[in-house]
Amino acid sequence: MFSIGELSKRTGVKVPTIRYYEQMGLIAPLERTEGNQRRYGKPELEQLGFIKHGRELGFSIDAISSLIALHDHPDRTCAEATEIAQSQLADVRAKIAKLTALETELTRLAKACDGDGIAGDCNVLAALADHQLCAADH
Amino acid sequence: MFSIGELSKRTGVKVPTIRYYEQMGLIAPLERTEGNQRRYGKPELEQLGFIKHGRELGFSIDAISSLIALHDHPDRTCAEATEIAQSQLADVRAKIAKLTALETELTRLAKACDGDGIAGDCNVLAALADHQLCAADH
DNA sequence: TGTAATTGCTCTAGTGACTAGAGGTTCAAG
DNA sequence: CTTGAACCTCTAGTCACTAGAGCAATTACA
Repeated sequence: MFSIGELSKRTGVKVPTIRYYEQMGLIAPLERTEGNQRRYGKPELEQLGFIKHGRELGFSIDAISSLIALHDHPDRTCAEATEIAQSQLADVRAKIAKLTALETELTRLAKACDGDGIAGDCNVLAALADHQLCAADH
Repeated sequence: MFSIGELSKRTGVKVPTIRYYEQMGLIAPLERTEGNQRRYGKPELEQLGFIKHGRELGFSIDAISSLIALHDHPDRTCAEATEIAQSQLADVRAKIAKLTALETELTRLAKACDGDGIAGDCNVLAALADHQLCAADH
């Protein structure tokens, strides 16, 4: 049995974040002390690891909530888990595609100016003012 | 002189978003009618295009604010504009790197399960529960 | 055992970039 | 001159936290 501060140290999740997760229904402490302080055990430590990993992979609190429900009921089919992971993967791929297009554009934008000129001649500003100058669309 | 609805149609920026930008100090209408309705001209149309383009490239409202200030003072050096663009580019590249790592991980995660098994055997859940199974770190 | 420092508690509000809705007013067309 | 669409302001909600106030409990050390 350990405190929220100890749990925070062991998982690398900040104390207020742990309390926020509790509020969202993701982890509840096993017990409280007489003085109302949270006391956690090993299952909570693992659960928070699960949550942290999910967040690092970009899953929403809602998605993690569903995954926890599945995790707690190992007899159900894992179709839902796969669906969540697939949808997250699609999301990530879409973001990568969009960001890659932006990278191209920004590279062109940033390269056009050496920072020495005056703003009136600046290509960064010109490119932003006139969308026609863009190579790719976005 | 045209209304906010007309400005919205011409730029593709939603009406409440235009009002939000005004609140943030990015665009103010030239005048108002006697009945207090906003009336815009060509300069605002261009300014909103500038803002929209900036947002599409991922610049923050703050960054766009600075770029507008430079745009309005063409006699200043464009070092600041270049700096903003460079920093945005670095941001985008960092995000791409992170998302690419996530993509690898998620692909492995999603492929490991065909959705037919029961949750107790599900690799998606196993991988989330045990970080050790991850190939890359994140 | 006393006390001081640290850690904990709850509650509210702020972040960024919007979006949604209430409740009321003005404008343009017929 | 009336109707209906578009406009106005203001407040609150989104997501995943983060910050702070004001107070209580725990722990370390003398």
